[in-house]
Amino acid sequence: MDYMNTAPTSADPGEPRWLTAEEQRVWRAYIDATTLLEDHLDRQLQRDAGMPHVYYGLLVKLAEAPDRRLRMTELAMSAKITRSRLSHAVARLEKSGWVRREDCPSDKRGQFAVLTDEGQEMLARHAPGHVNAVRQAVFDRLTPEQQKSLGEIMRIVAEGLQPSEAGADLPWLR
Amino acid sequence: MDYMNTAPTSADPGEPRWLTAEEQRVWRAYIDATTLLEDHLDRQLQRDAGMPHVYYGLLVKLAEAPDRRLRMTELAMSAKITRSRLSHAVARLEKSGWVRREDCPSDKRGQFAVLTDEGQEMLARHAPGHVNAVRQAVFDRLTPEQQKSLGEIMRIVAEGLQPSEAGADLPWLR
DNA sequence: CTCGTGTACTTGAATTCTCAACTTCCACCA
DNA sequence: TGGTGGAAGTTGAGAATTCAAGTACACGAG
Repeated sequence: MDYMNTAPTSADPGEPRWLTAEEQRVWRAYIDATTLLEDHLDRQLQRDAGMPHVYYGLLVKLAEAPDRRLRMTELAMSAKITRSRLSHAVARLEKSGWVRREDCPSDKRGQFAVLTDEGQEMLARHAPGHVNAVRQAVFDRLTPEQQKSLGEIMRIVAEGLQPSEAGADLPWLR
Repeated sequence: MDYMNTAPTSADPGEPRWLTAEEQRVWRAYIDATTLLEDHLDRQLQRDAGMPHVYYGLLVKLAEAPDRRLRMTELAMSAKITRSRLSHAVARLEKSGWVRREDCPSDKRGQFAVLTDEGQEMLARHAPGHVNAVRQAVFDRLTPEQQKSLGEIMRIVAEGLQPSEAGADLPWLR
């Protein structure tokens, strides 16, 4: 009655196309795996590095950016989170000393988030543990073909939900 | 410096096995897709049904359970969340009228979460929109082979993170 | 120059989630 | 029969997230 329907497929546009039994199985596996994995990584990083997985991801993005800095909006887009969420997150990371804010000289509204040396060091310290967790949970369990397939599938899904990644620098429309 | 290393593979157990460039691409696609999808579904359900995706999932599990009821711990395990989180969630769903609690006659510590008629109706009302969102974001974009592959991969990952799903009714060890 | 529209980012309040107790009860053993 | 250890569930405080609104600045049209 919820995901599945006993009735045969219908061409009626008002009648929703329910998930088949097999599609349901796939979808539930997806929900289970993503829930468990997110939880697992959050726990690992909270315990070892004292921050949730998302925050760690922000530091990684900064570490890879030229000059270890990114405009707030760029960082938000890159991490696929809202600017509001990022503002709160950076405030917290700033308090912990991993990130510092800097004014943008060319646009007085703008702010850079900059990875501090302490942030850099802490990444270096905890990256091995994190990579290990990811490997254990995902890559060590999948064949090379499955890894490739996972990449393709996830790219398709992400692309479908991105407003216009291909188009241009178009905004964060919500 | 974070996920990848320029150095060749090492047999040193103290040296972490970094992700290759290709593995990184897969991992980032995974993070992007799951973040965007979770956000998308949360928004859709919050707008239409007034609750986050996890809460909706709880109602679905109850709807499928015999007698539309489940013990708290069973529901928590089934949804892959902690009992604490579930307690808060059910308290909220109870306030909204979709769920009601009932004492377990055979175990005075136990509680059933029961889907109310209002909860049932609201599921029926919003299931089409939700299925549609899932379809649009995932199934309509993937070939049958990709769907099958996704299911297998996600089952493997979930299985790896489950303490002992195969073993028995063993507990929720954290 | 200034008005209006839009961009960049922040803020506060309400909601949700985590973590560590805590309460109550069951089951078993001596 | 009375402990005792564990299981079921809740609670409260703090952290994170969402949503709607707010401030400050940019930029083009007139």
